[in-house]
Amino acid sequence: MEGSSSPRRRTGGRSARVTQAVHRATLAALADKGLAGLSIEDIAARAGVNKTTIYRRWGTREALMADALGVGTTRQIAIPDTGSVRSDLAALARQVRDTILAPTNRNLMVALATSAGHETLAGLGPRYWAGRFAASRPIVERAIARGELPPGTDPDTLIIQVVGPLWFSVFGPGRAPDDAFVDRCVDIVLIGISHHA
Amino acid sequence: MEGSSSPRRRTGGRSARVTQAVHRATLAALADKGLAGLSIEDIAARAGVNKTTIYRRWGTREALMADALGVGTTRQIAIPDTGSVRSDLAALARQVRDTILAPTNRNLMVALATSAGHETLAGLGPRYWAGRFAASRPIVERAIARGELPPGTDPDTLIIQVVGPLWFSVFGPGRAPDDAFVDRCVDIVLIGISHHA
DNA sequence: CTTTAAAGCAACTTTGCGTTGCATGCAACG
DNA sequence: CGTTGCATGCAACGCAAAGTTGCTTTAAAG
Repeated sequence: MEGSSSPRRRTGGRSARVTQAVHRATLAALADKGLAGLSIEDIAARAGVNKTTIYRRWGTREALMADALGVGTTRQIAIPDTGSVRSDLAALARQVRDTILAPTNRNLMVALATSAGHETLAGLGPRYWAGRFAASRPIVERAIARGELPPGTDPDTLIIQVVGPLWFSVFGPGRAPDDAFVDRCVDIVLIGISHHA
Repeated sequence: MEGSSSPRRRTGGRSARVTQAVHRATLAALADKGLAGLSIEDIAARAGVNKTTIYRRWGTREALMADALGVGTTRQIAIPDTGSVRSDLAALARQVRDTILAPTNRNLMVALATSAGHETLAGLGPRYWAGRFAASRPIVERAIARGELPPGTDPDTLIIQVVGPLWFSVFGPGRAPDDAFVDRCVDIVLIGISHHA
C-alpha cells in the first residue's frame, strides 16, 4: 500500500510543520472554548495556516478533532514505582490531580467525555482510558506480588476508587483537592480493601 | 422595586406558559445536542414559540442557558433515611448512578462542568452542588448521631469518596457501574473510615 | 369593554461556514 | 542544479443560519 509506484509524496518539512501546528492549535482552541463552538477558522488563525489547508487535509471538523485528540491523549505518563502501594498510589493520585486541575487538560477531559456520543469520536475515550489503566495496572500487580493486597484484587476497580473522588471533586463541585485529601483517598481505599470480606 | 406604581405587569397565563415551554425545550435541546450547537431557532421550534420571543425575553443564548439550567438543576431529590448509613448511602449511590447514566442528565452534567469557564454561567455549578451536598449531609449527620461514624467525620468528604468512583467510571471510561460495584464503593469507604486513625 | 404588555409574523441584514479557481512555494526526483 | 507536481496560500463566492426590526395580533389586567 505504501511502497508501490508512488507518485511523489510530500511528506517533508512544511507539511509536517503544518500538521503539528494545526494539532497544537486544535488542542489549544479545544482547551479555550471546549468542544463546542470551536471553528475551523479560529484554529487556522491560531496555527498561522490558511483555512483551506485544514478543509482540504481533514475535511470535516470531526475528523480533525479525532486526529488532534488522538495525538493529544497519547502522551504516556511515568508510573511511579516506589516500593509500596501506598506511596505508589499517592504519587499517581497527585499526578492525576495535577493533570486534571490544569485548565487545558480539564477541557480535554470534558471533550473526551462529550465525545462518547459522537459517531466519529466515540472510540477515542475508550482507547485513551484503556491505555491509562493498562499503564497504571502494574502498581496493583506489584502490590499483590508483594503481598500488600489480596490476590484477587481487581486493578481497575482499585484505581477507579482511588482516582474517582479526585475527578469528581474537580469536575463536579469544582474544588481543588489538596494533598491531605489526595492521601486520604488512597488510605481509605487501601484500609477498606484490606478489611473487606 | 417591585411594588411601585407598576405599569400593568403581564405575569399571567400565556407568559408563564411560554417561559416554561422554553425552559423545557432548552433542556431538551441541551440533552440532545449538548451545550454545543444548540440554536435559538431549534429551541423555539421545540417550544412551539416564535424565535423573536426568545430573543426579546432572554437576549443572549447564555442568559437563556443560565436561566434554564438554573431551573433544571433545582429539582430536589429524595434523600433516603433507612436507619443505617450503609443502606442510606447505598440507596443514594444508586440514585446518583441512575441519574448520571440517563443521557439527558449526563449531558446536563457535562454542561454544568463546562459552564465553570463561562462568565455568565460560572455560578451555576457551585450553586447546584451546594444544594446537593446540603441535601445529602443529613445522612452522615444521622449516622454520627447514631454512633455509626466517628464524630469528626466530614459529610462532604465522605460523600465525595462514595460518589466519586461512580462519576468517574461513567464520565471517564464510560462504564456503567453495576449494583455490586456501587455497593462496594459504599462498603470500602465505610470500612476504611471506621479503621482510619 | 378598554388598555397595553407580550407573543406572533414576515422580511431584512449580518455573520460565518464551507467551497472553488487560481497563483505561489517547496519537497522530491533526475 | 533544474524540473516536476503536490501542498499551501489567497481571494472571492454561495449559502444557511443567526440575529434584528416594524408591524400585527392575542390575551392578561383593570
